[in-house]
This record gives sequence, structure tokens and C-alpha cells, in this order.
Amino acid sequence: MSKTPLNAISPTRQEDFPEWYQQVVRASEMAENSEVRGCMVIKPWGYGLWERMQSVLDQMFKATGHRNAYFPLFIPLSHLQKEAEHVEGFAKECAVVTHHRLEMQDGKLVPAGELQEPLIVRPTSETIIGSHYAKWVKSYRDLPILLNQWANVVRWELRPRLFLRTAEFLWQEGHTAHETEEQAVEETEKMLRVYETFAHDYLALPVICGEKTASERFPGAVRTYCIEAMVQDRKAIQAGTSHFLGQNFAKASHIEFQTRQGTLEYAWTTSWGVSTRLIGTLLMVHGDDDGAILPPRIAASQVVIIPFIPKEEFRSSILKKAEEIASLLQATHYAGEPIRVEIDTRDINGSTKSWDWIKRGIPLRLEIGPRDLEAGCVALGRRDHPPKEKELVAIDRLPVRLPEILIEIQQNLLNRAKEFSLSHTYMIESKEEFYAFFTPNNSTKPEIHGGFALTHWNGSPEVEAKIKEDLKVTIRCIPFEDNPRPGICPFTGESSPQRVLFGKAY
RNA sequence: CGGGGCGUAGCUCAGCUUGGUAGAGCGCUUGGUUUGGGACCAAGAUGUCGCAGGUUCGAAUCCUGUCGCCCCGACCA
Repeated sequence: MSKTPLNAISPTRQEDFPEWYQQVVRASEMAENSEVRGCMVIKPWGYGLWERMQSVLDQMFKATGHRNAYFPLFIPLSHLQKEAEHVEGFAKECAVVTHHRLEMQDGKLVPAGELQEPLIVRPTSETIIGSHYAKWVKSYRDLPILLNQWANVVRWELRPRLFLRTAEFLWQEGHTAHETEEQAVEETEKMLRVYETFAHDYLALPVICGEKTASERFPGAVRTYCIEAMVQDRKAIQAGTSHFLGQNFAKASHIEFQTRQGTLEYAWTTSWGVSTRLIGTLLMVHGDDDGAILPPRIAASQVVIIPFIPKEEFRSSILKKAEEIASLLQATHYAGEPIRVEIDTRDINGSTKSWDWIKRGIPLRLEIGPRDLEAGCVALGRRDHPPKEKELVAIDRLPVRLPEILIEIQQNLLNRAKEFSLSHTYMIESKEEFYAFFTPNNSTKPEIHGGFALTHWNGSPEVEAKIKEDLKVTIRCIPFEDNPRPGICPFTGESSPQRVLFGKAY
């Protein structure tokens, strides 16, 4: 007992944030590394989270007029070549399929049957979807096309990290084609707002919406919008993107239509996506030194009932009561849905079970033992409070009390994240201040430092590049502002149209 | 692709300098005692010490080669 560490996760966030993150992914049983470098196995608890994200987002996409379709995993090499910037952006990280058959030679399987044209495994699907849109679009009457696909994509990353950057990942990609530029821009903005709402309302994730600078733009896009979040080591993470592609891909794929005036014009297209990176973001924003903390609205299960069975004679009565409580909760609603509940019937020490669920980040634990049975109550532990803090709740009060607490947790996580993000965001006015802000005290093993800097910038790519070279700090976005206030760029002394958001990025 | 490091039980690692037939903790199995905060006792299972070659009576240990992985850099919606 004396060996029990203070926290479930070691090292702590303060001690070594990257290592803490890896331990949380493992301890929360979200995912593990596979034998293929850069690829991951998403375990049921992590995949359940993704299924929730899919389900909520899918409804939001449908509500905004989109439908799902599916396009192939393999893309002819020639397709990628059609859009010059796109090639430059993705060629280096493409997996290439060159053969279609294996033959046994000297007891070993070797690739045979070389393909006439190599296929790439999709790193994103603009080109192959574009080539089909070209067939479907003949007239302005065929527009808009509003499609989404749920898929896996492959980007051969050199330095993978579970959920944040893996060679293969899961995502959704929306692809739309429109008659006018205005409509396409409107779509791009609308879907960014969908992501913002989803992040805020479901993931309890405060995000900053804005536009990427040219250097951070999606290859081939005219404009890239993003939502940026701050995680607990004060770095920025891009949680979602929405691209206005102009007519670039329409030209490359020949998506042409006859206008109302009878002329021929290229369609205006957009694309937008979020990925399993959201899971990593969630862990890094809300997690603590005991593991994951999941917001109730997105958790695969919101409540776990943990039977404590000190003596065999209590087993059947406690398990029976656990079933009753589960049924009671399934008939109770939170956020417009039945509460998602499960019972941990594993035949192990109750407190071990409790710790397992703490590490997984389930919002609520209901512990039931003989004493509770007698008193008609449960011991309730909530994940946003310390592990040992318990509230005794009468079983017949649960249908009232649990929805209240779930609302509180959801709100509490959002508030905490907002406070954290705000307390590490500064208006920085001078170059000296800026450099000091982003320079760690210990250069060999940098401590958690910095944050977001809202600073004026004259719009020069050279200034941006110099800052990146000096500090590894980039412009995360040019925040959307109703009334942008001009000022002076501290790096050049020149005038600046508005403040932009600087930070170190994942 | 450059620089550094590491491959020993399911996991984390010790042993290697000074060669003598394989270890710890955790986990796992079985039995018992426990049980309101990550239990304890006892017994047990698990390794071609990354792979190949060499030196040697004898190699986890020394030498050569090779493969894989990790970290730093470069690169990256």
C-alpha cells in the first residue's frame, strides 16, 4: 500500500509532458502501437470515442445538407500530378503501390506482377473525387454537390505519435462543388463553424477560428481556415480545417459546367476535415496525472457501475442491484439522449476496477457494496474531482442527480480549458518580449513555457520564416475579427492590419 | 538522409567493463486469506539474451556484419 504512487500516471505532466501523453494513451486503453511503424491499433475504448464523434458530426453534416459517399483508397499516380501545389505538398509522404501479386520464390513471398501505372494510397481525396465530380457536373443545375466520406488515409510520417500524427489515420473529408465563389466561401465558413460548435459543445474544447497564412495553407487551396486549440503544455494543435479551393482543383480535374448564361465555367470547390487527432487533442487538453478525462457528451460510456463484493454471499444481491441501477439510468436522459452506462463485472478487487476507470476517464463511477445496498445508495465519484472524493447518493435520486452532475462536469471541463488557454494567451508588443516569451529557461530539456501570443505582423512571409527558424514558433492563424485593429509590427516597425496568433505547434 | 542511443520473460529493465549454461519488479496461472479505496501469503508458467558469422573448451557478455526500434536534427493539413 505504501508503494502506491500519488498519481496513476508517471511521469506527471510537469515532469515530462510528451512521456505523460504516451502513458495516458496506454493507461486509458485508447490505443497502442502496432508492429508497423507509424500505425496504431485503436482499442475499443478509443474507438468508442471515435464512433461518438462520427455519430455527432455525421448528424451535423446531414443537417447542413450533406450526404455520405465513398471513393477508392487507391488513386492513379497521374491524378496527383494534376494540381502542382498539391503534388509538392503530398508527394513526399505518399505510400505507393507498384505490384498486385505475390509469388513464392525460394520459400519467400516476393512481389510480382508490376502495375503499368503505380497507385498511390490516398493521402487525401481531392483529386480522385474531382475526377468524378467532373463527370457528374454538366450544368449549373447539377450544383452544388455536397458530399462527405468517412475514410482512412495514409501519410508516410517520419515521426509518428499516437493519434497526433500517424502514418494511417481515420477522418472524414467533405468535398463540395459550387456554382459561385460566394457559395463556396460560404460553405467553407459554415463547415468551420460546425467544427467550432462541435469542439465547444461536445469536446468542451475552446478553439480559436481563423485563417492560415500562405505558408501554412493546404497545398492547392486558395484559403485555409482552421480551429486551433491550446493543450496543457501550452502548445497549439490544429483540430480541424476547412479549405476554399477556388477553381484550382476544378481546373485540374476539369469540373466544368454551363452557366445560367450559357457560358462554360469551372466549379468552385471546398474540402474540410477532422481526424482521430481530435482524440489526442482531447487527452492533452483535459487529461490529468491520473489519466484521461472525457467530457460526458462525447464519452462512449458516461457512467460505470462498479460492484464491490467483499464476501461471496453478497455477490448475487449486489450484481442484481447493479443491473437495476443500469436499467434505471438507461431510462434517464442527459443532453437529449439516454445515459450510456455499463457495469464492470470483472472478478477483481473493486478498487482496482475503480482506478482502471479513472485512468480511462469515464465521467462518473458508481460504486456499490453491501453497505450501500443496505442504505439504498451508491458512492458516486466524478472524474473532474479528486479520486477519493465521494458523494453518497440515494438510488432513487439518481435519475435527477446524475444529469445535473453530467451537466456540471461538461461545463467544468470547458471552463477549465478556457481559463487555461486564456491565462497563457498574451498581447505581446515588442520583439524582445516576444523572444523572451518563447525561449525556455532550459534549452536542453525545455520546461513547459510560452503559450499563445497575439502580436501584430506586417504580413511578410520572410518575417514569418525568420521567427520559425529562430524560435520554432509559427503563425497558427489570423483570427477572425469583426473589427480588426491595425497596429505596428514589432519585427519590422511597419504597419500591421491586425494581430495574429503565434504559438509552437504540434 | 545526418548525429546519438537501444534490442535479454507479456511489460519496464538489471547482468556485459573483468566470458563459466538466465535475473528482478510488475503482470499472468493456481490455491488460500482478504476486500469502501490501486491487497497479502504460498506455489507455478513464460526466454534459441534481435539475427548471422567469427574468436574460445565455453559467448547475453569479446569481434565483424546485418536487421529493427527509439531520441535529436531535417521534413510535416
